[in-house]
Amino acid sequence: MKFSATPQEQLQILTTGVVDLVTREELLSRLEKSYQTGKPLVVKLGADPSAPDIHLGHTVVLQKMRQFQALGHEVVFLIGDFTGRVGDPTGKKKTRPALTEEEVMANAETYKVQIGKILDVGRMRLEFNSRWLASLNFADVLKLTAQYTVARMLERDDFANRYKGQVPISIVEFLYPLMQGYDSVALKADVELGGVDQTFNLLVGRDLQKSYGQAPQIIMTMPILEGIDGKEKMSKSLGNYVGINEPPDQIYGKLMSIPDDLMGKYYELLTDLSPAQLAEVKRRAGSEPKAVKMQLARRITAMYHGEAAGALAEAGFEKLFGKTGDGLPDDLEEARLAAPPEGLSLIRVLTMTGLAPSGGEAKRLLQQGGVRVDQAKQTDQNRLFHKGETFILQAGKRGFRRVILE
RNA sequence: GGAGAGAUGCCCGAGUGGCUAAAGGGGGCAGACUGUAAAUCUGUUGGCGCGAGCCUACGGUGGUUCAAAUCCACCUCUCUCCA
Repeated sequence: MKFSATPQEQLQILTTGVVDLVTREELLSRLEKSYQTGKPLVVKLGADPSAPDIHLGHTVVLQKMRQFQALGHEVVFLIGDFTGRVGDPTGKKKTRPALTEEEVMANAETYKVQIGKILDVGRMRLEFNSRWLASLNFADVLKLTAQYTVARMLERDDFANRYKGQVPISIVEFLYPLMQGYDSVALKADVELGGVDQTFNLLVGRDLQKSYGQAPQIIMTMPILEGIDGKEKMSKSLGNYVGINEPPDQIYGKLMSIPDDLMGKYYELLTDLSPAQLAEVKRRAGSEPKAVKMQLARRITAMYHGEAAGALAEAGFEKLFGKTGDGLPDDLEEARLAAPPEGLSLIRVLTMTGLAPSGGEAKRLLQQGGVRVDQAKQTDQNRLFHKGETFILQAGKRGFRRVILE
């Protein structure tokens, strides 16, 4: 393998946007060695087997992987099927049901498809940690656990806080970092990437590699992306995420709803703007925030759906929310409902179309003036609709259906 | 193993026999104002029912009582201190 970029050049590209790098010197010397020998670095990225919906938060670190790959290094995408099989006991989250092998494989497939939008899947190595973890016996586990102390485990913020806050920590949770670290040993990873929240686990990998007589991996952590609410980390369970598989309109719309202060960060972490362009964008954000945000939304939409889709999404957005538009989306989801002879009440229609999860919720929406039929605000919850009627139903700002009664 | 504290709605948390679908806060949702931004204000926030009302709910099971989140018994889980 020949590298087109010199170690110095590579270092510069690879370290931009990185929060923590342990250590810079080690990375450089390894890049040099790899440059001389023509042997690519093994770059590890771990993933959870149960969440195959990749969102923009994941892409931050995936973009970094892409850089490694583009520079000619070997990218290993590790699916933690074994760790997932144990079930995550963390904090308040319900213990996940263990996944079956079929589910794991199916999830891996969907991962591949999605990652393909960012990485060259053909040149990527896909691994599952059950390959080595499943065959460890108790003696092996003892050896592993002997490498770490409770005090050191408690250094991890998450553990420290919970311990202080008297929130339970199970022993399995102590095993997690060890398992993850052992993955690095098994893979002989040169570099491991992760979000800053992974710092502790990545460092454990370093320690374990030393214990097992390997050169410790270099760790690089990327910033955590806040979700579109601007408060918490982007995650599916908090519902503040933008999935890269979502339709263009959705991606565009969700991005338009982020708080203004977040625009800069999104530009920085989610697009490939040059430092100069970034500075320009940040300068303009103060005076013309809306235009800058639209550009962001369009750009990211285009990254995952193409330029044309980005432009379309923008046009659709203008039509829906702009001053000149009619306030309706282009492609309304259709709902065909069977109407009984006596007709369907507005409440029923709302629940049947899925615009309201329950009758009570539908009633509330109605009472608060959040329901429109063909653009007209509705107040009569008992209004009846009959077979043959067709209308556009709106609930709240974002819920639309073209309702056809049959 | 011993002693003590605790488990309440999406989250935190008040509530020690009826007035409790359960205070307050957070979060969510909706409305006004906007740029599907922020800030602010207002409303709302278990399910079913047009409604009277019915059902489900305070860790679990059983009991006392006309009546239980509240009292009793047992169980499960968590935390603290001691060993």
